[in-house]
Amino acid sequence: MLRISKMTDYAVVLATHLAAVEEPHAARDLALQTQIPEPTASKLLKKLTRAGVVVSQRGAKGGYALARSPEQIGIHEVIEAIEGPIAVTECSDETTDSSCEYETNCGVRANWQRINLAVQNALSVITLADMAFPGAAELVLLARSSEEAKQRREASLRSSDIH
Amino acid sequence: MLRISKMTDYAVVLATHLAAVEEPHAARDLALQTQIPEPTASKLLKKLTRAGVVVSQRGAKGGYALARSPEQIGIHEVIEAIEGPIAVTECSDETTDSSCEYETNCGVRANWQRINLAVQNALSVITLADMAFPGAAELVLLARSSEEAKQRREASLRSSDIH
DNA sequence: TCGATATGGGACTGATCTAGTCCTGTATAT
DNA sequence: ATATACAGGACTAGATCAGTCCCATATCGA
Repeated sequence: MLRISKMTDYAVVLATHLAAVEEPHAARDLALQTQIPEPTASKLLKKLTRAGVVVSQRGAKGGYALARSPEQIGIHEVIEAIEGPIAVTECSDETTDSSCEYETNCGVRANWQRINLAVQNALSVITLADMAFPGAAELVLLARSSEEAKQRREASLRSSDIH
Repeated sequence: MLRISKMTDYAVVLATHLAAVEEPHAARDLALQTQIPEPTASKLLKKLTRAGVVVSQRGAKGGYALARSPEQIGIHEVIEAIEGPIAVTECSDETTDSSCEYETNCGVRANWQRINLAVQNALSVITLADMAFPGAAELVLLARSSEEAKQRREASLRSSDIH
């Protein structure tokens, strides 16, 4: 289902919430406000911190806030913070040097890279600002390019004959 | 890691292989040619058949072939055949009527739909023909829009002040 | 300086999902 | 009739995920 994990889902909710409140909050508060179990929220916020998506303040009166303004944080940053580098398949993961054992038969290797790029791009276009304060512009853009793709396939359908 | 399963990876290899050979082949042959374990390949081909990506011929001299020409099969069809509907999160999955229990706090619900759409679109642009016989046109297109997204974020970075 | 508050990091566990195998039934060509 | 090949689903070991808990460290305020 190409599904991202529940954890990542939570992380996006947390990040989006932080984008909306614009103030530092303790993990405990954020957990309450987003209805995410506290230890889990805490764990996620730590990861987001290490990834540079949010900044933390220790000690009494401490808490978390976004590291940058919401417009400057792509949704892929949040996803990568939790799940590691976005790689659709093993062999398209550039960080692990696991040269595919099917190399010779894996003519699709280069193409996975392409798919990867497409997904990554689709995700990086959307920022936390878009999530927190949705506008319509982007949606139109996406809908249009989706329509184009559809037409492209249908055109190729018409131009050929199938039994 | 937003990783699709190994099974789906295999399925794409199988489908791409079928696109290249252009002839019906038995599951056993396809397994050998792609180096995928036979029972696994067989299982995947069955799923691809049920999804209408490939057609099957039973009995002696039977086998599998693509249901349509490679240009008419988007890569998302193969993915969906194996993993079910592409849905990034639970609550963006339109098929399950699981109304999100965090509904009230889940202001991001509509936005996941957007992310979903973006990913789905990114995948549907790529066809089996692109996988089997790669051209350059599409890659350029993707690289360009990726660049745009980057510039967009950087522009917003410059235009604002962070502590 | 002390104590309360909050994050940092990681160990641990039960539940779920995935990969892979195997078996029985059905259709088809020779 | 028989060999071949797909259809469908049951089953299992292993990996991954979600979630909790504990202790160390940093900071604010009295």
